[in-house]
Amino acid sequence: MPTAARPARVDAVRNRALLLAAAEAEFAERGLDVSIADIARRAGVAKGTVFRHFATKDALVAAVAGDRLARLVAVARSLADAPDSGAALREFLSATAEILQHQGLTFLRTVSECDPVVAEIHDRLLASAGVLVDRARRDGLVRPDVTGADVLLLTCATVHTVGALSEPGSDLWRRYLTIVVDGLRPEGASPLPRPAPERLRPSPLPQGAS
Amino acid sequence: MPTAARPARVDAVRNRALLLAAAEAEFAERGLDVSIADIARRAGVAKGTVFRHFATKDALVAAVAGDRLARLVAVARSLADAPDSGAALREFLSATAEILQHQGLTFLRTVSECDPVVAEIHDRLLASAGVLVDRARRDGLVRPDVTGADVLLLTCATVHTVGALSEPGSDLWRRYLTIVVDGLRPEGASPLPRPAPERLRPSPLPQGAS
DNA sequence: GTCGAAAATGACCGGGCGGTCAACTTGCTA
DNA sequence: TAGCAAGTTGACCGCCCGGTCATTTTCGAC
Repeated sequence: MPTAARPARVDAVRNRALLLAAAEAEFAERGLDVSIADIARRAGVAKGTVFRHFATKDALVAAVAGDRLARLVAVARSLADAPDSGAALREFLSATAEILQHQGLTFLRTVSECDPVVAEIHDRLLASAGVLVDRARRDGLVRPDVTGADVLLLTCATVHTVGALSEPGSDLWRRYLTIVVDGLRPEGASPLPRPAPERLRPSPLPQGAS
Repeated sequence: MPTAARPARVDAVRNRALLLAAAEAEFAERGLDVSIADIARRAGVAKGTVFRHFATKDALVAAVAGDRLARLVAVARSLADAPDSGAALREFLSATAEILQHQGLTFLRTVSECDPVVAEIHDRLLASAGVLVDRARRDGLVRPDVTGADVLLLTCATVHTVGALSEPGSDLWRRYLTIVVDGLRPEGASPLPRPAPERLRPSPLPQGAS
């Protein structure tokens, strides 16, 4: 949103897109510890160009994470009035698993607290997930004591860990997501020992992302 | 197990124990990325002493992880013939969550593949968990299609992610472990889409631990 | 084609890391 | 108590990382 500024050069736009794609791929394949130099090489630009577009490495991570979260919000909203509320919730969780891949909450953890834009998308995602869970609960398909934050956290936990332990292309996470979803059903549910968290962000913000 | 070697000096034994304790605490509080210098400072020794006891940082991580896994194996074995097989399984999973804290599989991931000793303890843990799961399944308390590796993986995933997102002392993981355990019950279980993995170790070994 | 500004470049910097080693200290044995 | 091997120390090394900046290249308006 430039305030009536110059229209931005085409090579700059192209390089920014290349960088985002390269960073997303590198983060997904090798984790957040990949060096800026590797990302630049993959994008076919020099290292300095990275810092022209993203002031710091954290900002780059935030941009990638924001992209993914925004995609997830779009999925959740498109499912908000699907006929079968249970199928809608399952589909949303599958999309969460696929989009976040095995990075999952590592992204959010290192990012959401610092970057207000990402934090806001994050809040929108929580709200949208809450809508899906509320509908499924009203239809008696989900136990009364779980929230949108709960299902997001469980999904991220599962896909993140499984992804770290299996081959990149594997969909082993589907196995565990099935078990988790079975645990969300209301029939014979055990009482939950602790209240649900109201957000997924960490409180103490542990360290920088580098 | 020294082959009739000298009995080892007392200060060396003491420092080794101090180092293991310091490393365990640092890893638990700040993750595997803590520097060797920080661990040495916490243990009250010089950096060089660390490398006298552990040839490399990975070896130190392996030693700590091996300790924890061995503790877990002991718990599993002590529960192997408890009267209530369902309670035994739940107790084992709680112990897993508590002992691995929020490090969980990050440990195993960076270690088991490389270090044969840890890998062997790891296999023993899988076997012991399998015994507990088999008993609970025979008693009709667990769905027929889950294995010891499954429940370990789900538990580690949950406790790892939750631990990363809540205060250190929190036991919010109990909430999610309850949901997961509910998903393990046989009543109305959905068919699982993928076969269980036979081990928890990653296949491609992604990177060193540093 | 000209030209100025925006963008790209890559050599460079400071710092922190894992790991090494020669010099020094300490616990054990005789 | 003498002596020596085992253990400890901390300065040091090379490496790689995130980030900077003077220089060069490229875009696009006229």
